[in-house]
Amino acid sequence: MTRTVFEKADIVPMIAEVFRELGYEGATMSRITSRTGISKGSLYYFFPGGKEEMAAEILAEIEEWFVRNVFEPLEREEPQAAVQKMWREVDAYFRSGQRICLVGAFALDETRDRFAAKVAEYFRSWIDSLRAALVRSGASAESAAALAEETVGGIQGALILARALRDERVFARAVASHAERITKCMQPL
Amino acid sequence: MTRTVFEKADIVPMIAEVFRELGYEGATMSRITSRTGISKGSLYYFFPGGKEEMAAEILAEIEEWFVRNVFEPLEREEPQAAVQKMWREVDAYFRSGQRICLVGAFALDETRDRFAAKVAEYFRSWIDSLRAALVRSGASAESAAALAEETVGGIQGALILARALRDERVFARAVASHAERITKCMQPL
DNA sequence: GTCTATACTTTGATAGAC
DNA sequence: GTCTATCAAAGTATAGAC
Repeated sequence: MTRTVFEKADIVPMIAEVFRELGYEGATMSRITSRTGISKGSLYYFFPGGKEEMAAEILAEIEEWFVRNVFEPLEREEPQAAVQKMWREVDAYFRSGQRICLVGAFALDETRDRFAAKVAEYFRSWIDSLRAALVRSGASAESAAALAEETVGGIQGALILARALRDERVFARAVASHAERITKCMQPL
Repeated sequence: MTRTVFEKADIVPMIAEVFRELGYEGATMSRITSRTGISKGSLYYFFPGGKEEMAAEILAEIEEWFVRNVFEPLEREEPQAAVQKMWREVDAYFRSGQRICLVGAFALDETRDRFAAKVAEYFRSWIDSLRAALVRSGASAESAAALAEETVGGIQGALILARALRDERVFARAVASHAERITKCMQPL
């Protein structure tokens, strides 16, 4: 008989994927168990606080990932290169539109209220780091703020559309369009 | 003792609001009862099929509302006026960003699969009727298709951002920005 | 048509064997 | 650390009084 030993670093992403597929309320312990192969006993061993603790840790890990791979590069590295990196990372992270943004999904219903600070922080950080990169590249404060907000919102909307229409090309087109607008903004006449 | 008598035409919007607030999985019969004041007995009297039947009727009513107030005007009326009407109706419908789009929320998790046809139809109709209006106003087929898709996606993304940041001005800015881009597209040089 | 009471299922959470 | 067994609470759905 084989016996799988899990490590928390491995199971957080597995559970995160179930939350993405089913949402916070739809992700019951039974469904998490059946989709990950991790028994209820093990789940409560790692997360004594149950679903709420799981979701909190998932949100923390998502935030960390974006800080390291997107937000900090936008704030510290050369703007053009950092924006290019953002698009690469975003396309990979959201599987070219086949994977949703859990933070955005949480924002839509009252799940938001459970994790209000984390949800707001994620989007605030993304918009602000992108805005800062645009400003450093020479964009005006106003156009940078507007474009950053529209870009982050546009990504979220494209994820909804791509899933609703079952057509990931919608996501690709949105990324291409927003990338072009950013490029133009960074290369003023 | 007062006894409230409900009509289906009245209760569908009430239940729809609970689904918007809590999502499909989060909207349990008990919570629907407590938030609407309609007992479980009455709910099952009107919807023998339970939650699934409720959601199906809600989606049908949403679709009807958008067809009548947004999609058909875009297809039949003078393009500029119809687009202006669309922005008025959208702002009112989504309460200036304080109310989410239930169809978009359903699209994000596996609730989509229960109502796949309705979810896809809603966004396909919106994008296509807006695209048609842009074409009739003189826009090129390519730019009309791209702008229509970006506009509908942008609205969805703005609803997520506005809720996440608890700032409805995000929605107002997105509407203003997309409205301006459409106006420019409809008045080619 | 409304409601309460009830049956049955699923969920969240715990205890204890291994 | 894993798992199964178990329980109280909450879920869906039904029946029947009014």
